[in-house]
Amino acid sequence: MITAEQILRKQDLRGTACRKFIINGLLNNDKALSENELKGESPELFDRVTFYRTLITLEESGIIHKIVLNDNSVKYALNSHHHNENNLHSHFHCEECDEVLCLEGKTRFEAELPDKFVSHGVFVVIEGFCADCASHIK
Amino acid sequence: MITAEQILRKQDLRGTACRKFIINGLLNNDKALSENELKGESPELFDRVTFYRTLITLEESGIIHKIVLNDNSVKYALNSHHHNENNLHSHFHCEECDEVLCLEGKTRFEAELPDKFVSHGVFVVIEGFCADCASHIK
DNA sequence: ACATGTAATGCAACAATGTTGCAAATATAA
DNA sequence: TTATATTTGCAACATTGTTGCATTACATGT
Repeated sequence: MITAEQILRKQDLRGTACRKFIINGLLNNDKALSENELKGESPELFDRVTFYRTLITLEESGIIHKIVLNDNSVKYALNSHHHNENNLHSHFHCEECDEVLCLEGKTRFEAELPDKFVSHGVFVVIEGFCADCASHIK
Repeated sequence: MITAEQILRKQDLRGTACRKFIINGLLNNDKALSENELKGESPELFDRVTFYRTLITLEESGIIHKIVLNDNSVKYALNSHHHNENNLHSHFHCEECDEVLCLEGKTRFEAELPDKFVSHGVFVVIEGFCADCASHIK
């Protein structure tokens, strides 16, 4: 099992408390998490500004990525080592329980862009119900 | 050419000034527009709350749709009458000039969802450069 | 283990965006 | 033209994102 410190080292980042806290939060969870979900029981542990700046640092270094949902809320997840051609980032968002899953490698996308347009990345959010919520709701 | 009033009538909505203003803004423009882009020269014409509430009303009635970009900014566009099977909403966002285009019917998407998951809609944002910006930037 | 320079943090203050309740104004149907 | 339900504007507030700067913590040399 890889540790937060190892992940940070690999990117030449210092192993600070806030960085380790966030990475460990994501390592212990297969879902994407929001700022508040990450903070969990200890919302005062780090200053809000530090938290934001740390998330930005981790995103810029390629350790995590940000998922912006249709309701303007934001979640974060660790990057998989998986790379695909058109830089396709797909996620599922359960409208009922608000859970977000990464759908790495399980999606395909094609687009006919207007002439001379250049794509740098594709961000997909599937909105719907997860298995649990689908069964509860009928 | 269809008018704002006709669009509102069809959805049993009153033809109020703010609604007509927004719909006309979008009718006169093939791009998706942000709140500030819609307000344009007259940002004080309507109260900000009215603007928000009107956008929500228009979205709920199916006249417009909201596009949430990766940088958390939001744009709005008229709904086309076009419907597709998996309820796929695709847009292109130019990272340079910030322009957003609807890519109606020009995209294809497939996903293998986990068992029993239900999809209600798919939202795609392609980030990149539009033709103009791609040529300027080289 | 310790001193050192650099990088990260916390604080204060602020900007932007989104939301609610309520009284006044307005659109439509009679 | 009037009645009535709907929409609007205002005030106040909540949430989220951002900046500058002094303080603190990290990692590297010794």
